[in-house]
Amino acid sequence: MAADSQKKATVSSTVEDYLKVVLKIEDMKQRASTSRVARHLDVADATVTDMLRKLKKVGLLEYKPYYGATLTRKGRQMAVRILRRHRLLEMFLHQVLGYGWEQVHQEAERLEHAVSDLFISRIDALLDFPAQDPHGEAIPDARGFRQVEDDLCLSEAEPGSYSVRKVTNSDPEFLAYLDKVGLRPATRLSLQEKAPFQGPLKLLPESGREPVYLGLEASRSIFVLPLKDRPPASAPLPEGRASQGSVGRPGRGAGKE
Amino acid sequence: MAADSQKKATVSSTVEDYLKVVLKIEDMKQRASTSRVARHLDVADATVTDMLRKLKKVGLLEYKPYYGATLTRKGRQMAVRILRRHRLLEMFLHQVLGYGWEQVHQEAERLEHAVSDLFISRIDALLDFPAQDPHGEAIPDARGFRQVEDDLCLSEAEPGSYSVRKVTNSDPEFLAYLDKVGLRPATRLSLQEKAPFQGPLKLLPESGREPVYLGLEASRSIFVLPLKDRPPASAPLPEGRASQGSVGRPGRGAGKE
DNA sequence: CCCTATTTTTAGATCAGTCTAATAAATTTG
DNA sequence: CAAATTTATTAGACTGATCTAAAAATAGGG
Repeated sequence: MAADSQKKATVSSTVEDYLKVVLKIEDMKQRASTSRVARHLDVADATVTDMLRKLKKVGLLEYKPYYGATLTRKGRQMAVRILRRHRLLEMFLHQVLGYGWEQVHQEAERLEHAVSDLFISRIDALLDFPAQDPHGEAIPDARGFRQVEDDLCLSEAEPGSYSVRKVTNSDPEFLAYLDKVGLRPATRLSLQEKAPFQGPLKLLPESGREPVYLGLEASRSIFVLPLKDRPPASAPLPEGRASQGSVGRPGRGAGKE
Repeated sequence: MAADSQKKATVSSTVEDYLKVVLKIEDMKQRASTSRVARHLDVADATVTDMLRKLKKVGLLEYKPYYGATLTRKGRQMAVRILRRHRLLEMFLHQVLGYGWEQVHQEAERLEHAVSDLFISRIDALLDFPAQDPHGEAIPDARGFRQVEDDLCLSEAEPGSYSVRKVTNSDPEFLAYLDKVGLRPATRLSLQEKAPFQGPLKLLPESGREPVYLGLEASRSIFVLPLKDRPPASAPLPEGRASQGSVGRPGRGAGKE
């Protein structure tokens, strides 16, 4: 309760976008280099150099020439705030306005810069303080705390039974496809073999559908939780990490209505 | 159904703001002069001169130097579209997110430029196609048709009984005050005397409250409908224009929840 | 350790939207 | 009707975000 001695320091939506991207890159344990940031934002490298320098000047990140950027506490705080807005908005669009999970990202991308804190707190309450967005990604809470995920990437998973935890790719085509073949957060599936170096990965979604084949790119954007019960035909489960689903609160999941 | 041969011609939110203001001024039967537009937008006159010229060039309005601007069909269409978005958003904020009527304007002002058509059509349906916003202003329909209002301004009204139709002033302080004294759309009130040239206008809101005194400015932003039943103590009703309330569909009115 | 390839930064420009100060047109008034 | 006042336009400049092209730094491979 130590008062808000933090100056409000409003930033442009462009700045918000830069911070978001740096956070995303850092979360992927990569170096936020000029070119990487540029690729994510689809701007020229030179533009990023300028902007990173500017953001360093206002104390939102550290910037070492020829190296890249690192968020400061203040910068990270802002970035997480945007992330929260983005994901809450996605959930709102999905749950209240009936958007498909492939439609929410684009709209949230614009709204996250336009809505007020009041708006955010109202939809948060309306949705009963959801812990995940429609893609299964964790929604940071109002204080900026983020759930630690202990899911694993499908491209790394050993054969076994899993439950889809999140999909970290917002391409509408791809998401529409996953939806069509019945792959969504909470979908159970089993994996007969580890992802090959080349070629598609074969999955069997529960609910007796056709097997699904995914490219490497695709399998890298799907994260799963191992299911401990009902071990698969042949291979034994990995071991310890049976974190068993309840990473968040029960909530309403990500069902379509 | 003659196809959309209209190019989508996306405009900046700045342009949207200019169009909106010109529409508003035209609706008030005034000339959209440089300085008037500048006052509404709180920018320098010189800025408006430039912008009006630019908007003329892209065919959104006519512009005569030293005279002012007039919307073209295309410009008016765009302006009405924004107006619709604005008012629908206000209604949404009020009805769904529980905003007070003094809070909705500012938020809608930002959102109107950020939301997609899908968003608008979804909230329209969710609200059951409302005909008025929380201030009682008509919401243009999806085709851009606008209800003709046959209300009259309190500053012009003869003594008699009336029902508040709309309040055309978005100042939060003022609206909070009206709310406090119980003046909202649909509130009935009676007027003992015509608004004086100088000094406050005295109103008696029904529901046995204290009389309310309004300045000229204030009384000019409140529009009412004459009530034909229960004529007031002394003066007879104006005459013909008893349009009797049902200007829109019944809807949910503008109640707070 | 030098040369090439890649990545990054610098330099210089552009565009939209804005400003102030100065000038010019229109309007009001003595 | 001409002077005074108001309103509008021009001129010149700035800011934030972007670009392209050229120069510089870093990183690898012989």
